[in-house]
Amino acid sequence: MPDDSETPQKHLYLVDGSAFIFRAYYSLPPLTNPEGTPVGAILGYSNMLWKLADDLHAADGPTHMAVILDKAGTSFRNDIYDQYKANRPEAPEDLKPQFPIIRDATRAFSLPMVEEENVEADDMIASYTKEAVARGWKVTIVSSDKDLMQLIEPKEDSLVDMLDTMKDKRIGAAEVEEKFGVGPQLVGDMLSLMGDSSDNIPGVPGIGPKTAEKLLTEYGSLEGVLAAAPEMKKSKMQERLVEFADMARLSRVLVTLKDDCPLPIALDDMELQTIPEGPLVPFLEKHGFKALLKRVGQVTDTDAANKAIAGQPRATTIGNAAAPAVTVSGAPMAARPPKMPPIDPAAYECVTTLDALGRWIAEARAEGLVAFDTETDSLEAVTANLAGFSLAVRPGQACYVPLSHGGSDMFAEKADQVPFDEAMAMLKDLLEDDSILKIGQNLKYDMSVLVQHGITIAPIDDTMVMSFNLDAGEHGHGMDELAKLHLGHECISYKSVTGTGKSQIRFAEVPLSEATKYAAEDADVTLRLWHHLKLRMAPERAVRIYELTDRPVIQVLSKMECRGIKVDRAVLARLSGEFAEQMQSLESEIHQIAGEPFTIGSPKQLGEILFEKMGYKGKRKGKSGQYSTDVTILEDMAGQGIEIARKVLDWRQLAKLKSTYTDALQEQINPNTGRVHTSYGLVGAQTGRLSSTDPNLQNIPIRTEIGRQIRDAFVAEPGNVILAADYSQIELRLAAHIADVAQLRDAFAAGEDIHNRTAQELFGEVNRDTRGRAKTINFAILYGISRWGLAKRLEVEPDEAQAMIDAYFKSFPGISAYIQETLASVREKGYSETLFGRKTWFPRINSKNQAERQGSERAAINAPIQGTSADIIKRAMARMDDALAKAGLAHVKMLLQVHDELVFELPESDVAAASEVIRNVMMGAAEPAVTISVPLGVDIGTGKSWGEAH
DNA sequence: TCCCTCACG
DNA sequence: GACGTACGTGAGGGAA
Repeated sequence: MPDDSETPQKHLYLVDGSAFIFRAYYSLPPLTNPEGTPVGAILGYSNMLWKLADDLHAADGPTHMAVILDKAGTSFRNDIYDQYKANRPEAPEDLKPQFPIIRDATRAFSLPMVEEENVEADDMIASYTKEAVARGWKVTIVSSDKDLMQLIEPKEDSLVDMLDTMKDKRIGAAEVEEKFGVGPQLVGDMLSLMGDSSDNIPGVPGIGPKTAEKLLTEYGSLEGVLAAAPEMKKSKMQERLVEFADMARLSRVLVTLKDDCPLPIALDDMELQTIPEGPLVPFLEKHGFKALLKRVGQVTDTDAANKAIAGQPRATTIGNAAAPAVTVSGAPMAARPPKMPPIDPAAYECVTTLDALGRWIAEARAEGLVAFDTETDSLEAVTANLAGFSLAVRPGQACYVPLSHGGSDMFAEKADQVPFDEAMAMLKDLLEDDSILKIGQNLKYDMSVLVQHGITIAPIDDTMVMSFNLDAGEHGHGMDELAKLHLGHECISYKSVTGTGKSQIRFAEVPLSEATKYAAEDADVTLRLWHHLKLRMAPERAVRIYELTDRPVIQVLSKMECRGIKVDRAVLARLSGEFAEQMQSLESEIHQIAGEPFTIGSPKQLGEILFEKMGYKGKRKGKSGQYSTDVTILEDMAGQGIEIARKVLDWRQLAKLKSTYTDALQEQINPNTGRVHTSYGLVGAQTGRLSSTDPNLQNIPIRTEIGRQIRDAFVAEPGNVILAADYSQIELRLAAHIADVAQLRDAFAAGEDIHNRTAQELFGEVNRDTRGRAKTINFAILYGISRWGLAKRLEVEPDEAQAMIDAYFKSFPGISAYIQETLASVREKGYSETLFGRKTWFPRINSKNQAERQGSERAAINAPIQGTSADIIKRAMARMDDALAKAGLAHVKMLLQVHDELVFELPESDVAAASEVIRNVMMGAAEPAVTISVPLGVDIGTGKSWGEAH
């Protein structure tokens, strides 16, 4: 054991976080944050952490501190005694949502957090206490739990004491003696005799504190008491001691703290530093803790002054310089990021020689990692021109390497740049070195830019995707937002260096000094964010979804974007012409019926024409007070034979198709490739789905015949075909599996039509009408049902809709149970999970605003199903290229993903072989992580165009 | 920039 | 007692 006795006395504070929250909840008034989530107990907790940490410089104050939390679920004690803590009442409804916020609060205070499976917080406290005492440290346990009193040494100068912050009372051996009448070393024996109702420790019936005290004083220990029991004077108590001796021994085992747990964070890594404002301020702001916010400014100012005098590091630094603590035998850990100097853009280097670039690359090799970012003149990776790139090797140490800077009046600067080709060759060596981790924010973009220069990037970590895997639903994942949130830093904005609007300049025209500040800061911030986020991945169980699903898909998506899909401009142009003609004639007809010309595309003007001038009955809606003129209203009118309504609908359809598709898509054809290159968003959809932008290729028409023609413009190169493979009913299949609905599972297994089966179960007969209703209800279930919503869709009374919902739940009780369990879990934990462990957070699930709350509830019901489906197709995509290559089909190219569909381009002769590989990969995508109890179905079609392939 | 509308799964 | 009602997206056009 290291001996620290020579150094100043170290003092470890161990905060029993979970226990504190309970007490704070009951002793503080209810309070909600601006989102409507109750946070009274969290405020109490935050105040306590502040107060404790503020004692850093006080005599005998903490030098080291950590928060110990109870992990949800059972502990090893339940294996010994299944009734352990069985009588605990459930936490109050407005306390549950506060549990997950404890972690946010602890992180906001930059305190290390320990939270272990299968043991309780008390055991971790005991283990850390033992280790610290062995080193001669003092330990203060911030708790008032009587179980923990065992840890106080039974002597006057005990190294261990307890602190009850709510009563502001120190508890030492004397206080324990006062409370129990015995010393701390006998507290365990005491509890074993008298039992403990709060933990459901049985003890010996009829023996309370007074009797236990008397017995222990007389016989010295529990074993002494039990050994002497048979010989004691006959009495009710004596009989019970004999009869329940085993119970007492079992109790003794239960109350004994396990003090040899592996320590996931080293004691030295718990060193307490001044609390950095960075992560703290956004947390306090989010929850509206104004009083604390005020104090933050004051205290850190004074502290900074004190430290400056002492010549110490600035107050904004935290943690210790050592690399983050490592995990012990797979145990979860949560430590703090390494010490980081303040962000200072003036300190960044502008690299203008190959020698200097070589030094930076050598630094990266020495670290084994580098944060990397490219600067270009466009958000569209495929057409973007490279202006330069930046590297960061350690927090605060970053550079910018301009490659093609220089505008009309800046020729002088061109001489100050590294030669392009040599620099790119050096960069290629670095980025393709598989012993160096490349860290980036949205690396898919950089990959797509650099692939034009023959560079691939691997291996990688992407801070944007890591943030998404940790915090989907909580906030956005853009770098500026993350920097503000985690680092408390306001990034230099792109606009401030390039300007906006007419006066905007290309990045390559930005003067080097400004460009360096902006670009190197991006790399520096990315590296700092990575340190924050990486630490959270394992303890927050984000590793599986990140490593096995989302990260592998980054590279795949980059390839798909670069490939693009061929679009036949002639087809689109022809359609545009046809649509324009039809719109023209509809427009004059509409104007004639209306009796005056007006802008049909203006909902405001259309509403006035229909519902004021022409006198049809309409509904005003919303705060804008406008008449609603959407499809449902117009369809309704058309059904009543109102001619103008039908014509407006037809006009609208054409206008939509023309402007959004046939016109806009032509503009998106890349002149060099003749193809359209969409951009996929990995963090756009909260559920884990991808999104597609510029252009969106996930909403190309298919539902109407007229719109469908647009798909004929998406074609294969000569000699090739388009192959479309889609999962059949994947969300319903997943619902059947997740909610464990036997009838639906059987129906899928037997290849039955699922809506027919539902109709049979619900209505007792299958016909067009009942099948249609069943289909609507099936989807309603996936989306979180409400009687009102269903009533509207089915055009029945809410009562009738409710009857159908009741019938559905009665037929498929698993569904109802799934909904209840999912909601209970989300309300308590704050997030939902897919089968693969992808989390989606719902910060408004406990909102006081009913509409907001119910909206969150519906989304929460849907997220595990939609999200699991997204996970499965992503896993298929991650494996697809390898599987095809193994089958000698490397020239089969995956082009598009549309949620449950993958689109490929391949030589006609390979269709049969490729179909088999694609089907196998897609059907087996959940394995081996998860086995779905329903077979997944994949339908495949091929043709010269996407339209034909369906 | 917001709102409305509508294309997709 | 009123609210506003199916989940997840992105894009274009009009109005302010």
